[in-house]
Amino acid sequence: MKISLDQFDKAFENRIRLQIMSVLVANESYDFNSLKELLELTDGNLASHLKALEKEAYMEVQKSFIGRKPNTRYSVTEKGRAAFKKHLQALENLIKQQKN
Amino acid sequence: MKISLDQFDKAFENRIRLQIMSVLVANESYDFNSLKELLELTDGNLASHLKALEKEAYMEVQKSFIGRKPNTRYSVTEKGRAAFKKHLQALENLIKQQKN
DNA sequence: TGAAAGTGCTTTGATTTTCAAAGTTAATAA
DNA sequence: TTATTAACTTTGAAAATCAAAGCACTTTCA
Repeated sequence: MKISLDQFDKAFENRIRLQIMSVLVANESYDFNSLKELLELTDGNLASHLKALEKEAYMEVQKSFIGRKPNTRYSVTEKGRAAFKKHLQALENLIKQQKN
Repeated sequence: MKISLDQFDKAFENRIRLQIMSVLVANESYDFNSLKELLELTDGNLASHLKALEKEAYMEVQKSFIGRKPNTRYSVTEKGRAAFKKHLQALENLIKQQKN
């Protein structure tokens, strides 16, 4: 019995990136500060994980102003959604593994 | 909406340890060389991940001989089984997350 | 006008994790 | 006795993670 892990995505191995993605697939978009509070991260740390996901083109950024305040929102791309789904499928397969 | 991650287990964040655990919960026991082949790892790498799980008392080792050959088998402990279950539950919660 | 505070970063540096490769021990086989 | 197999341990390098500090820009407050 062979475990297929070609579906497993290194970008989602990290707990924080997994959380970010799960927030983003469940919400149209999410802004920097809300994510920061939700995940209880320093902004540097959050920014670097966001950057990692952006580098894979799994999410994209929209910058705007709310009133006079800058507001950066993140949303998952189609590519990200597909990759995440695939990853979850890989986890599921792993778990539902049969006896050898 | 708060994401509870107190259930999330750092020992299972790594892909390889996740694989090992899923093999061990699905099988009574599994031996070193079979695991090595299954997961396509160097023996040093496998041994170190096994050690990490053993350190948490998530699995235990039985050494014996098959014919004249030494054979090391690993099996999940009750603690390990419970921890793994809890971890999978955490993943599930994360994924089934509702909109904020 | 000047100081403080907020937003969203980037940079830095330290710690931790991961991994392959090489070395090790102990047994058996040829 | 030399080789081989099993199962590690050690070593060292690379990658990942993270907090803290620094930064650019803007707004708000005194």
